[in-house]
Amino acid sequence: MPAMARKRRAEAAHEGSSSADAGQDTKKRKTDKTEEAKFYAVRAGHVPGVYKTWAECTKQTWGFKGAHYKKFSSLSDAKAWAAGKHVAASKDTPSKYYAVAVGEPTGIYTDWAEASEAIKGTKGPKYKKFFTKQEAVEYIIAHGNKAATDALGADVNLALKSESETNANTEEETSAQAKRDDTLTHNGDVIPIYTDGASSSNGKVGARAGVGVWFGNGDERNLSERLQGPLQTNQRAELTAIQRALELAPRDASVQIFSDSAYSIKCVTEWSVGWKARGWQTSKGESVKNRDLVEKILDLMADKREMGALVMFKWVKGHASDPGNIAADRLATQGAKMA
Amino acid sequence: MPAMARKRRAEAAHEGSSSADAGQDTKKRKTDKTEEAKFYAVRAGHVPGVYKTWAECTKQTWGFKGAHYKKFSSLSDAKAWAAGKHVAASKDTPSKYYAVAVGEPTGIYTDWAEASEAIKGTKGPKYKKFFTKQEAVEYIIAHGNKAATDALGADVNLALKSESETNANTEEETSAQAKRDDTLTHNGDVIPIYTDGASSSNGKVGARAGVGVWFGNGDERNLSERLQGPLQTNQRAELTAIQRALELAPRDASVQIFSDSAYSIKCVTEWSVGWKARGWQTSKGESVKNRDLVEKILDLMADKREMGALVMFKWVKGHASDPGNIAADRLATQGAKMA
RNA sequence: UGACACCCGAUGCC
DNA sequence: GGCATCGGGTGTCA
Repeated sequence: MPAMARKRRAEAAHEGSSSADAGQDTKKRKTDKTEEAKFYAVRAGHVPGVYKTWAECTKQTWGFKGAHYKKFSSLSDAKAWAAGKHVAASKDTPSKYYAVAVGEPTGIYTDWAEASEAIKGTKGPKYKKFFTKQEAVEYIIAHGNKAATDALGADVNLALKSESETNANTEEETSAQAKRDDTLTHNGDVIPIYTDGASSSNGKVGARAGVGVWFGNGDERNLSERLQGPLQTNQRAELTAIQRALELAPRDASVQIFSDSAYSIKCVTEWSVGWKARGWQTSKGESVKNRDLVEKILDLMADKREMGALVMFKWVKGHASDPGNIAADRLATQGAKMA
Repeated sequence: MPAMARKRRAEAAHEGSSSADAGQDTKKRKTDKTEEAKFYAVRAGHVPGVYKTWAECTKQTWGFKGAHYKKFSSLSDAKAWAAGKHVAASKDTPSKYYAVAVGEPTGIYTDWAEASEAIKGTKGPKYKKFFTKQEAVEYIIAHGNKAATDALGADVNLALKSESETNANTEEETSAQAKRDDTLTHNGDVIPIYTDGASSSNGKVGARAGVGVWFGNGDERNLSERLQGPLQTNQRAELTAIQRALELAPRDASVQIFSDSAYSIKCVTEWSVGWKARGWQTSKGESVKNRDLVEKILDLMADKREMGALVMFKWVKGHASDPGNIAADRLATQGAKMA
């Protein structure tokens, strides 16, 4: 998740500056080893607590909406932070949210001291206090740039989720909704579907891939599932998402599938013709990967064609501020953490 | 990891010699994903456990005094062994060795099914069963041609050793021997050297080629240089790397050169005999390219032979998880960037 | 026809 | 930095 990574980096930079010197000094004095001690305090995650490795911390925070964690060089500090915030975060909802849409770093703060730190030195900062996190998120989406939106990570969920149940009467909300509708509006009866795949630790041993299909807000066909099978790769996840999209839509309905995977789209729209001609050999003579999924999709496309329905693909840039892509991404990410 | 190396060599020989089979093999691997599973159990190392790649295994055992590790094709076996249990080593420590000195491909097999496959269709095959690998090696050296001996790769070391240290049949010793064979912690007789060539924009106008030679970590003879001359091609870079390796090693030392360039190895081990006979004409009557480099290498090899030293070549798959190949690759890439 | 390299490019997933 | 994947291409030989 680039967005998460960005946010993580921002937090680390932000919080790391305050007490780094003192901590290092202390540690250097008492320890002979040169390596810096690390403690990852997870205050909001699957299992809040203190972890010693980044891997464990990641496991506790990956895909967790609103995950909150921080690195310390002192165990006691980490414990205190995790414990202290834990109480506040888990039961008491903060009463104030400071949205910093333009600043360094952008994000949502619950403490004015931190928020003011983030806008200090920024020319033309944009920030505002809200009483709900959702409003703060929406403010950042409306007034911040793409990076600021991306930095929200899973929090964008709040804005998407509430779309249907919110009376969008402010200017910002209205225009945002209009933009979304514009993106999704299509000539007549073509169903727009967003697909995405995710694969944590892609290419490594414990990779877990997830599939996301998004038809629209609150649509019952929206899908979030774990990729089946032993090959947990990003490509298989992306292809499978497209497969599911075709399966979920009515057989006789034309669809337009939005995917950020150029690989997947080209597999089923251009490359497959050459592959068939060469007996599923790649241009370099190697056997085509993920042939099973490609063939399934081709079958589904042929079926639709017979029904008189069209299947269109549109590539969308990943991690742009495309709401549909973000929604599908979120579904895929959540699917990856399923059993 | 003796089994791994042996297996890889067998596959390489297989693919290199019989094109039809090689293609099928590839296809099969691709389709039903029956590729041999590998698990590296580390019983004594920095972090004991089971690892999936040789690179990870190396990381856990490198520099660890008394490191103890072993390769398995079954995860459960690997886990059991890592946990200290004695695993019935059926396929990991073979009790029989089938030497195929004349066949297609030649080599040492531990399974009669494979061995019989290698001699099927070959007129006048030469093969024999042994109870030690060393005997099998000696048989091939005695009854096979040069190519067959070369195909033995590092296993020729077994024959170079004195008869006294035979029967290295326990798991521990097999492991240790594997390390000697494959990670080139040589037994003093043969210096293992990795070579590689790089050529950015190969075949285009502004191509820049580099040469890499790797003797070992921190070895002062490691070389990274820009390819000299106006012809900046990958092939010249690969050949030059071999040339440099021979120049850098002591004149009277036997060496084993690991290269991923089948072209280079065949140039100096098989094709050159025909070229000499035809007056350096290719089989199609064209003049042989890179003759200057090939002749230089042949001269260096002849010189070593006169000194009583052996020069052996072993092909290694490029971009695989071979640490030596990766190291040489980096040196070559670096060299290509030089002035 | 085959084989092994050496690249150039593209999009994701980390 | 790496993997997942594909498309173009040259360097060279049998």
